[in-house]
Amino acid sequence: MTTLKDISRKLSISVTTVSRALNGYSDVNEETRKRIHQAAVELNYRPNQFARKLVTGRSGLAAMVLPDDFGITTRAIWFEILAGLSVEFAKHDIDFVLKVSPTDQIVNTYQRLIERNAMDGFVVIAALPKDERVSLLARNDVPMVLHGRSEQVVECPVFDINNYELMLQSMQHLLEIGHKRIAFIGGPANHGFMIDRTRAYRAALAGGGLPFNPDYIACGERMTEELGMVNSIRMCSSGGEAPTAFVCGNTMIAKGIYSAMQVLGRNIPEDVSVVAHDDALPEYRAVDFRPALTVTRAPLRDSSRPLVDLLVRRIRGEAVESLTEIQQAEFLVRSSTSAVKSIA
Amino acid sequence: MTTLKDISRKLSISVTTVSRALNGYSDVNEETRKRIHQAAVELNYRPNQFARKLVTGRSGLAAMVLPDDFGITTRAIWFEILAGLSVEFAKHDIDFVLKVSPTDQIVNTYQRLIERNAMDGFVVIAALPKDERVSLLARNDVPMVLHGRSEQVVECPVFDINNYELMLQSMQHLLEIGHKRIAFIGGPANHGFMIDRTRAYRAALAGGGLPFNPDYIACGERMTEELGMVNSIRMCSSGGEAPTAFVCGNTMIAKGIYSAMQVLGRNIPEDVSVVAHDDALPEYRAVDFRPALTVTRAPLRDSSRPLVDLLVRRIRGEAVESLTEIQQAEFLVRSSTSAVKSIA
DNA sequence: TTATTAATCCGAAACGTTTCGGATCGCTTT
DNA sequence: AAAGCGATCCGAAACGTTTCGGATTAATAA
Repeated sequence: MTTLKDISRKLSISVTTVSRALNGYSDVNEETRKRIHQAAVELNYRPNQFARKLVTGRSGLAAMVLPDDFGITTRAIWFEILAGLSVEFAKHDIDFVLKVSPTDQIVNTYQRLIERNAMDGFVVIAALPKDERVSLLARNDVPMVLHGRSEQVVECPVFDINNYELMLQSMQHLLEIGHKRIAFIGGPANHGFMIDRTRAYRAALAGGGLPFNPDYIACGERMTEELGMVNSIRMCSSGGEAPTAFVCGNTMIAKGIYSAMQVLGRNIPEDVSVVAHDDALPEYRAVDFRPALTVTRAPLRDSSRPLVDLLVRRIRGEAVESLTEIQQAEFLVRSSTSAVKSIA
Repeated sequence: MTTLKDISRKLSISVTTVSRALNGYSDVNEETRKRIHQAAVELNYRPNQFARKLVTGRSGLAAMVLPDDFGITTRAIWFEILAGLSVEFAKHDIDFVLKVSPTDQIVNTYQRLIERNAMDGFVVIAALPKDERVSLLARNDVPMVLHGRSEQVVECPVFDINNYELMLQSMQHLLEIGHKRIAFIGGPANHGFMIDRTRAYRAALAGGGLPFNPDYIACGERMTEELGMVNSIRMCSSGGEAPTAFVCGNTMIAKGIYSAMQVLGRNIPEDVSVVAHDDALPEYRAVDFRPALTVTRAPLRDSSRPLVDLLVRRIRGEAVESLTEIQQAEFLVRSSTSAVKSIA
């Protein structure tokens, strides 16, 4: 392995100058800089990360910690996120380390990682309003970026989609085409995005002069097909009036509803309209639904870049105030929604 | 951050002795060792990885490089593997870094990683018989472990399941219950596991005195439901005689065949038997198939431990000869196979 | 002429470990 | 009494960078 000293020796130039040349400092002559660069490529020089890290304190490593039960949703989603993060971090010459930990040990895992002091930063997905991970990291002054807003007064970068707005859009669409009984099947009630969407759901209802019916809202820890299936069937077959439209937390829930409606012999969109939020997972393509699914769309894949950018800027020491990014979802009307036909 | 020097100062003991005490060398008095340990916990000492790595040359990092089109199968599988590796590496105090790279850049990515010299080792999944990654790593003398055998004469640890044997088991089962027209729908033809399974498939046929019919074998880059669906339909509806049994490369292919048979109005197992190899992905549980699927079972999840163990032992310098592990699959007869009813 | 300045360069210390090659001391053998 | 030995300990160098605080030189300003 060739070191600075090798280049230094070969060119009879001090190690200091070689280092400064390679790092682009201004106090080295343009011509010697050229020679040094050339020697560096000739000798195939690669800086020793560990030596560098020892003195700069930066490790060139960023991490994400996942629960081993994979939290709110399916593996496919996590993979989507991981892959995105890995390639984005690579652009900044940061290696992405993945930690999977028993769910009840997550905080310990963070604790150990923090103590070892080997990570430049963390990305925290699905931040809760009150999040132990977040406060732990904040307390230890470790850079992090949040996906999903946390209501803690923690100064840290945040990326999120505008959950309030996207729910409003879905609701307004349904209200405009005449729906009066609109159900919402979402995700875990304690998560920020659910809180926002629920607020928007109620606000839209109120705005449309409609009552809030607690039977029309369903939460669930895991946003799966099963959740959609079970709850839509329940809502349609309990004594009262069935909803004429469903808003779904994601496309998997929508898929569950599609199956349920088939079982119940109701047609989409003639008998019941369905809207979902679409993370644009390749496994669940909303356009491939039959009928094609109306969605608010915000590809999960698109979140990697802002997430990484924000974290890197935080690590570099940028002021946190400037490090918030909220993305608008796209609203795509397809064939799963239509005006109500029959009046109950 | 507290360092060795802090402990040394506090106890008026040399840094050398502190280091040796903490690392369990025998030339330090039991009593001073105790004092040192105590001081270490009091001061919450954590060794600085980078300093340590600088001198030992080990980084405490291991990596895996994935193609961004996710290769032969679905995301869920990769995630399963990643999660397993992460937790197993953690047991050895190794951080697991994930690199996702454009498929045509995989080798470059390895090249860069090797040059930076920051990884202690690599795990290479789905090794090909002739694998550029493997030869690159071998040439640079970087420790690696292979999943799937490579026929290159490369001295490196290998973990694999016994693909030949498991195919033999499936075939023997089908032959014993009287099947004469058995099809095999597998994966990418160039992969080691397919080569082994194909060999076993032909050997079993020959052993049963049956001819090899090239129309009864199908390969495909991606072992998906679609592959199973398309090929089973093709085999059943082309002019000649339809197979009475299918052996599938994985459970997703089997799922595709189930759908296909439903479409064609044939019943499993009355009209056609199905056997598959089962990686035990939580998303595709063979017991939940209707009828429950007969399989050779070798949980992918179980491969993480041997993989990591082998790599760690290689990194520690164990002789490579001892570092091969071949796992037998379990054979589970369920309801998707039965004796042939009708004779064509 | 002398003092200033700008452009280049460099020595040495520092980062926090590990490890080599002794040093010290009290005991046991000769 | 000298030599040898085992049990403990330690100084200093080394790993490969970065960076602080000058040093050197030649050109410019006074």
